Amino acid sequence: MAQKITKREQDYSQWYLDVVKEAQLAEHSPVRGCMVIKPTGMALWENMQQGLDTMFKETGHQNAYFPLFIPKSFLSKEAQHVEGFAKECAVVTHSRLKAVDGGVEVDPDSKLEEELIVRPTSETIIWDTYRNWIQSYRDLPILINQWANVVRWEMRTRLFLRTMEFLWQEGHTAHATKEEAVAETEQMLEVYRTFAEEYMAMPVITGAKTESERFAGAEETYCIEALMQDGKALQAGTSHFLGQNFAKAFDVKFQDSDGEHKLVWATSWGVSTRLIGGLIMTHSDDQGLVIPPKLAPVQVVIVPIYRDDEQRATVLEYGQSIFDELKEAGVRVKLDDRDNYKPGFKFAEHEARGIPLRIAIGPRDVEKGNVELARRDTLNKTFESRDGIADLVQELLVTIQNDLFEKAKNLREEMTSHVDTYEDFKKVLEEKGGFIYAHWDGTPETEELIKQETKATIRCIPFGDSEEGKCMVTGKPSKKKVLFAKAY
RNA sequence: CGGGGAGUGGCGCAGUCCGGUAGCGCAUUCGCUUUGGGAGCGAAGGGUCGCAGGUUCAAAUCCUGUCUCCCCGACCA
Repeated sequence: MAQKITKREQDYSQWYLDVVKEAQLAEHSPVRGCMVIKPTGMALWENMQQGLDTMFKETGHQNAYFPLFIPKSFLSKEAQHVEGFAKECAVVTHSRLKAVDGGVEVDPDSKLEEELIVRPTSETIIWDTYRNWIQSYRDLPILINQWANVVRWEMRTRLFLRTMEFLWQEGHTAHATKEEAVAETEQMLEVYRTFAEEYMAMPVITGAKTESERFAGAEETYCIEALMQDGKALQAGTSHFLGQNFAKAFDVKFQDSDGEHKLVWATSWGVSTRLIGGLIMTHSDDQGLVIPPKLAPVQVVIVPIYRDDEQRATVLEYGQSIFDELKEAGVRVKLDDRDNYKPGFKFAEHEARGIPLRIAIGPRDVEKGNVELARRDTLNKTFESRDGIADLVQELLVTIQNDLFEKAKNLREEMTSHVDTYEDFKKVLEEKGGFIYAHWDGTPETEELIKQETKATIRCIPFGDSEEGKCMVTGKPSKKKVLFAKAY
């Protein structure tokens, strides 16, 4: 069998690129660092959007849309924010081209009075807008989400994991009190955790970022961190408590019920198409993509097998009846009746594309009233009765969803270590990788030192249990272990 | 920005050292045979060799310049 996908142990990066390609999720575009998301990849993203959007709405948020362009001056209003994003902004300086012997060039006469920045994130334009929307405590809270594209001029890119333009959602909320804003930040992190675990079947650790890893302009950044199969961590989503920084920068105040004028409290939170990269690296194998049923654009594919036109007609009729029954049951099902590919080719193709369940039917099955059922996650094949197939499929889809989560969780546990000394830390990092819990003295200096020497970063200060100890590097007191890993 | 690699039919590549009719595999189209794990045979279509100059009777090939992409590092969701 021709193997089109590089084995993971041979070259993990190449494996990742091969999976993306063979699953037909995306491809490189003519534009450096930008990708073309193909229909299959977009369908996957749309399912993710739908899941998240529903959860946003259930927690009281509404969608809105703000401009792609941000006046340059807006970026200068929040000092830390500028510092964080200034080095990676696309800038629009002119408004037109002119034809010059066969080609075009930028028309120097069209230079803009004020340059426009292509949004790297929308806090500035949104807070500039909120100033006009907020006068009274009765105008609060504002709970808005935006689905958009943003641009960050990255040095190096990888499909889905880091592209110059990417799709995401960004929530931007405004609150009257600090407590309410903090609660919102926590709530949205929990939404992300739930989505990652229940939809993507991707277990995550929740926690707070250290000061140096914090979002530019945030008082506190919470995150979900996932562990990929190669032992590297992926920051999968962030929720920021922005304090009153943006309210100050954009002069957003409200008159409270006590008559006082006060600054508004803010949060922002986002996840991006990077989640697709995380999904791929959490579940997929050497045969290609594996997608959890809840997010799979196609959950079941029916592959008919036949020798001649007569058999084809019989088998297709049988397949169509199964298709109808599954569709009726609400399963996303596809009947692959293409006549120009052999079954073996189709099997391999559907596996590469990660379709959770495959039903193969041939003349023998029609005769016996059977189907051959193959699970993508385990690659196990069984023969089942055609009767009651819809119930069985629905049960199996749930089972697969759960099994994928358990499998990913077990792998993460295996790849998670606790160390007490810096020597052990380096050793584990070298030999095993993965998540490493260790004590840290809480200083940026020590964090930086560890990063320089080992390339591992503090992924987060996990929520939950605390266990006092001593910093593995300096021996100074530490309140709890923090989570280290090499990251994407 | 440092290091490495590559630009030749839609995709993957050979040809370049040593200049002489642009080739192979996959894909595509048509026909026949096939179809329970990536089918076989036959035929056909498709390329100003990244771009711009130069050398030459003759350039994918030699020279000069230039652009782009990919991979590895520093930076980042």
